[in-house]
Amino acid sequence: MVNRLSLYLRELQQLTRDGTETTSSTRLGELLGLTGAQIRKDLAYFGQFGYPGIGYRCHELSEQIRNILGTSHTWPVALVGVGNLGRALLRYKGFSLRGFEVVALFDVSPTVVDTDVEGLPVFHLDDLADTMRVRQIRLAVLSVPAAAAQQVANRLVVAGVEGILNFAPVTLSLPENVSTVGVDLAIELEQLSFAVVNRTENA
Amino acid sequence: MVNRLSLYLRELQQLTRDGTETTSSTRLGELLGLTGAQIRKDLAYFGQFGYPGIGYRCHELSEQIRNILGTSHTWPVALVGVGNLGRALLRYKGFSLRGFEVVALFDVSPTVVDTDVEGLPVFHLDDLADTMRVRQIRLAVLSVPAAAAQQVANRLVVAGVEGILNFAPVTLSLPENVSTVGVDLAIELEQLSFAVVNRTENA
DNA sequence: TAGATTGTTAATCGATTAACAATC
DNA sequence: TAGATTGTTAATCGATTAACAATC
Repeated sequence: MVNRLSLYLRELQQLTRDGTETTSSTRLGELLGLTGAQIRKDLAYFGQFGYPGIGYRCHELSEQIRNILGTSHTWPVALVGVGNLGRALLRYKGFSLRGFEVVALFDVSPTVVDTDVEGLPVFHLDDLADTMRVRQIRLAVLSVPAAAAQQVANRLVVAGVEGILNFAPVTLSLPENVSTVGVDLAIELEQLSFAVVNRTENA
Repeated sequence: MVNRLSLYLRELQQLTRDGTETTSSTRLGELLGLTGAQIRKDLAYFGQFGYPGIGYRCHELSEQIRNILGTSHTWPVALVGVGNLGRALLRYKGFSLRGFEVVALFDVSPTVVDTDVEGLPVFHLDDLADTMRVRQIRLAVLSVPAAAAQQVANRLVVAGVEGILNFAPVTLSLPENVSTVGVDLAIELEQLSFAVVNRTENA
């Protein structure tokens, strides 16, 4: 359900950029392929943000959703694993607009440790705990090979990480006080394959 | 629900690589943080794949799930947008193991069109329809800037695409006979942020 | 006032869990 | 036979939808 909140935020920010002052749950639903009732219900869970007869003020609701998601202030993020995917994520500047900034890079390969990538120094994984403390980092992006993911995750946990965005195609085993979100690109393609193969039955 | 099928497949393939012949719904549930009942129910929707008293044969069930997902045969995939993210996706060789192979690249920038990237030629977007027909491409990965995503998606639709894996942070408006799966990295981080901020309430 | 739209309640729908007979 | 585990049914739980009084 919270993932829909992110969709609302994305759309509301787009509307704000387009100069739209207010919108309604029905209109937002059309843009996202959802019913207005569902959007109102989702928002109602967290409070009252709309104006009967008017709708929602786009910018105002954006700010409210950012409060709910915890992205009102920018999170400093560590990126662990400066390979191809790591570098691509780093170059992707869309994060900063949404409240996240990669501030430290980590790897173990001697070919990248102590070099600069995209203007940021690459530290050895051994410096994890120190750097995370100094830079007040609580979230990490994990873009290391699948075989190393669990081990590196363990080190992140020891260093005090609170959330891991995991790009390795493995299920991480973590203490319950550490949150994790996994992104597996092959899985997304599989979902697409299923949808295409079973399309006739849906439509 | 189908996304769990992908998780089962990933875990079963891992078990097979580790030399495990059979497993049970309970064991699989432990590995994935789910109940055995749920796994049995999910699978039961598609058929009977287990052996009472024994459990499931890992390799056999993998094949069955691949049948369900439609990945028994490798899908040729087009990758549109050969920027940083596109190149990273291309270098990520995990797709082929799971039934997908990028066979054609497309872009509009004169600096990349007609060059080779990772051993594949980059075609101009104008060649989309022809190439898709010749190479029998039905799925596309869309890794173009947000501002161009809808337009390029429209061209993919005209060229006959049946499914789009969209990495641009926008909701695509597509005909209902075209499937789409969206991956927005900022949204994933927002989910992580929410989980971390609301952690105490969960635990 | 008339029209639009919210927040909320009640009704519906679907998904998850628990339990167990059937099977190996 | 005793132990393990499936597939399935019934019970529980949660999420979505529809409807509408309250509000601007």
